[in-house]
Formats: sequence, structure tokens, C-alpha cells
Amino acid sequence: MGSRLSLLTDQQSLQERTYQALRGALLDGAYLPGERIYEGTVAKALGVSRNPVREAVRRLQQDGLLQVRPHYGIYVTTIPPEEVEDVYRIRGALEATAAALAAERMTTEEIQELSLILAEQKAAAKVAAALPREPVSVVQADRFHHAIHVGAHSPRLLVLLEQIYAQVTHFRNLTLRYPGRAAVSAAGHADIYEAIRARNADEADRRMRLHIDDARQALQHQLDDVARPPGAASHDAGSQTGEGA
Amino acid sequence: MGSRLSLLTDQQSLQERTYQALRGALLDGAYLPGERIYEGTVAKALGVSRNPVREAVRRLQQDGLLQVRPHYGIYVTTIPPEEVEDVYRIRGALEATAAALAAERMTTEEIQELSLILAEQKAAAKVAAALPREPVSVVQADRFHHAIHVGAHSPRLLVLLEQIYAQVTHFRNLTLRYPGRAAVSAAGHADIYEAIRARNADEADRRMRLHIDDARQALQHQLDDVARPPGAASHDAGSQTGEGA
DNA sequence: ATCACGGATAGTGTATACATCATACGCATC
DNA sequence: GATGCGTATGATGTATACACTATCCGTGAT
Repeated sequence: MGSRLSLLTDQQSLQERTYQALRGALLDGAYLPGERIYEGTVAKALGVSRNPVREAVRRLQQDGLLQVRPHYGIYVTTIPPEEVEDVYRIRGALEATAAALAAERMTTEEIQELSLILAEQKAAAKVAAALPREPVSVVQADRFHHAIHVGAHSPRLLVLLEQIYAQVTHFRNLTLRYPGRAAVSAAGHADIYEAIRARNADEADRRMRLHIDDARQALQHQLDDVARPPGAASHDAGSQTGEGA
Repeated sequence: MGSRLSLLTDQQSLQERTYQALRGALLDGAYLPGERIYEGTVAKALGVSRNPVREAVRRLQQDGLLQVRPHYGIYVTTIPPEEVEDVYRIRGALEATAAALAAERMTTEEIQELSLILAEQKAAAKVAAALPREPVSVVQADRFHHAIHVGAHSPRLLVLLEQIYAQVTHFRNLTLRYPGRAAVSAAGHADIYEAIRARNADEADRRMRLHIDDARQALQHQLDDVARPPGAASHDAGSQTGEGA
């Protein structure tokens, strides 16, 4: 069976490459949440000893992507549905901070670049809306957000944002498949862009916060739909009559 | 030279204990920012092999407390003054989120406990103000904040807050030595407490944000003073011009 | 004197071997 | 048949040994 792992580049320490490989695999969803990972298996798949693997695992443990039970095993972190809200509250706070800093610090060139990304996304959303299945690329949304993250000019904040993103990647792939989501997302981005362009940090903060909260709600609806598909009743929660918030 | 390190409890993996020992030493300021750390030295001081040390270091690297230059060495992270603002913006965002969640989720018992902590701090601040040197304990302020962090009932947020706290510990020890700071801090806490008690999440968020921003300003003034002392003083906090913030 | 170059050194990077521990299974017992 | 205990198993935890590489420093040429 083709291993889910592979060492990408050469010219780095095995530990670093192992870290990247494992992290990439986790972000790609190659490992399922809750799945157990064996040091030896990973080591063999990558053709290295267990030592670099262990060090990489410790880093991923600290990233919150893996959970380690001493003397027993390593497990892929799962985010229970009731913690989704928490994660998005955190994400909202960090992204809002990034937006505020971006409004203060982005260069005119960066703002220019941001407007281009926004324009592309708008065009893409328009096309997507016409299609039956909305094959929306998370990539478009990502580019916009990432441009803001970088525009904040804060290495520390960037690191934290990458960590949070790593934790929610799995969910974000769902979110943007919500019908009509692409247009809503693009509209939110336009608002944020305007605030940044106007160098209005407080407003950028506020709008980003709303934008993320919006995404959170879309996601939670999505999760509800998955948990209780149209027909079968799931285990918990006395049936709530479908009312759209 | 009595080693700056010691393995605390038994009954855990050496890696875990090494992590705790190193982290504790870093938080206590036993290692100076920018100082180099040698795996072998740490291992010898703790009486373990280099392997657990390396794994602990990888975790601390991911925590942002250590920086690793491949094939060369490990260094204690330094926070350049110009990044202090960024760190406090991040801290403010996270703490505000914690306060908002606390307002929503704290039990009545936890709120009761919070009011006790606040009362103690007020009393302590009053005493401190009367003393010539204000030996203010960061501990008092910490208890209040920590109670809110726990009251947010979000394990994930708690972890992030601990990480941020670890990064700013060194600075926070300075901040609260600022003259008249204890009283200001206590007043801010009282405001926050009221918002939480009233279950007003938005207000708790706002007030916490202001509170942290306040601390940031105090710290930056403090740093300015240190950088450019009135009459060329020594390294540690000697002369303090008594002016209330 | 300054700069370029190459070996010496010390510390990090990796592999291997062994120790330790949590779990699971089988057996005896109630 | 259900329950509790002891051993077997396999993975993790740790130590040791060796390989590699970035830096430092002495040497020589310009």
C-alpha cells in the first residue's frame, strides 16, 4: 500500500522533514481523527530511525495536532463538535487582531495585492454560483486571509494563526461547500478590504470578527446536517424542528 | 555552580520531567534571553541521556521558548522591544475571548470565588500603596486572570493562554513594579468582574481588552525608562520616581 | 596587515540496542 | 457464566555509540 507519507525535499534534517511530512499528511486528512499512529510504522515508511520521528511527534503534540498517551500511544487529535465554537472564537480573535494590525501596517503594495485577490475571488464566486455543485476552492478564501496575516507584519501572530488553521483545516474544507457560501464569503471580504484600505483598524477588527463568526455558524449548520441527514434521526438531541437562524 | 535545573517529581517520563524542568527554569528567568543551551549540559545536569532532552527541547521550540539553529545550537528566545506590542495585542485578544466565555459559562461558585480573589487583591493593593517599595505580587493579579481562564471552560484556549503567558512572564514581572500599578490593576479587575457577574460577555471582552492594553502601556513606559535611565542607574530596579500612572 | 583557506574541535543529528510499561489474553477461581 | 489475576506481547521510553557539520582558529599568500 502506498504510504501516506513521503519526505519531500532533501537538504534538511530528517527530523524536520519528518515533521513536515507528518504535518502535511495530517492537514491533508490522510490520517483520520482519533486514529492511532505508531512510531515504528512511520519510521519504516520514511526510511528513518524512530528518533527523528519521536522528535517530530513531540512538536506536533505541542501544535495540538497529536495527542500522546505516555507508554501507550499516539493519536490524531479530534475536535469534538462542542469545541468547534471555542476554536472559532479563538480563530476570530486572532484573525481580527491580524486585520487590525494589517490596517495599520500593510504597505500600499500589499493593499494593492489584496484588492487583486479580492477581485479574483469575486469572479470565481460568480462562476461558482452558476454551477450546479459550487466546486468552491478554499484556496481563494485562503489567499485573502493569508495576505492579511502576512500584512499584519507580526511573525508571532503568523505562527499562532498557522497553528489554529492547522487545527481547523478539516472543518474548513466542509464550510465552503455550504450552498451560496462563496458569495457570502466574498462579500465579507470586500467589507474587510474596505476597512483596511481606509486604515480603519477598529473597523477591520470588527468586520473580521463578524466574518469568522459567520463562517462558524455556517460550519455548525453543516455539522448538524451531517449528524442528522434528511431521513434518519441520530442519537442525541430531541428532534429540533428545522428553523433557520 | 548549583545547577539551574532539577527534576521535580518522580513517576513520570524523563522527557516530561525534563520539559517541565526546563520550562520552569526559563519562566523563572534562570536562563537569560539569547543565552545558548547545550543538550549535553542539560542532560548531565539532570542525570539523563540526551534523548529526553532533545524531545523536551523540540516541545519548547514549538512553544516559542527556545529557538533551534540546525546543526548549531539552541538559544533562549528573546522578544525584541518592537515586538512587545504585538505580543500584548495577541494576549489582549485571547484574554478578552476568555473573559467573554467566562461571562457566559462560569458557574455561580466560580464567580463567587472570583469575587473573593478580587477582594484579596484590593486589600493587598491598599497595603502595598502604603509601603515605600510596593512589593506587589504578580501572584495576586495572576490568580484573578487564571480564574477567568479556567472559567472560560475551554481547554484549547487555556493552552494558548499558558503559551502566551510563558512568553511574557519575563516582562510581566517588570510591569507590576510600576508605581501605583497595583491599584490601577485592581480597579480594572473590578470592572471586569462586574461585567462577568452581570453575564455581559461583550462588556467583559471590551474591558479585558482595555485592561491588557493598559498593562501594555505601563510596560512600554517601563521599558523606556530602563532603556534610558534618568541618571544612568544599574541594571536592576533602583530608583523609582514616584509618579502614579 | 588583511584575507582566504583548510584542518581541528565540539556539539548536534541519527541509528541501534536494551529497558520499561500498558494492555490483552488465558487460566483458575468463585 | 462472570470475575480477578498472572503472564505474554508489543509498543513506547531511554541509553549508548557513531556520523556529520558548522564554527573556530592557525597558517599561508597577497
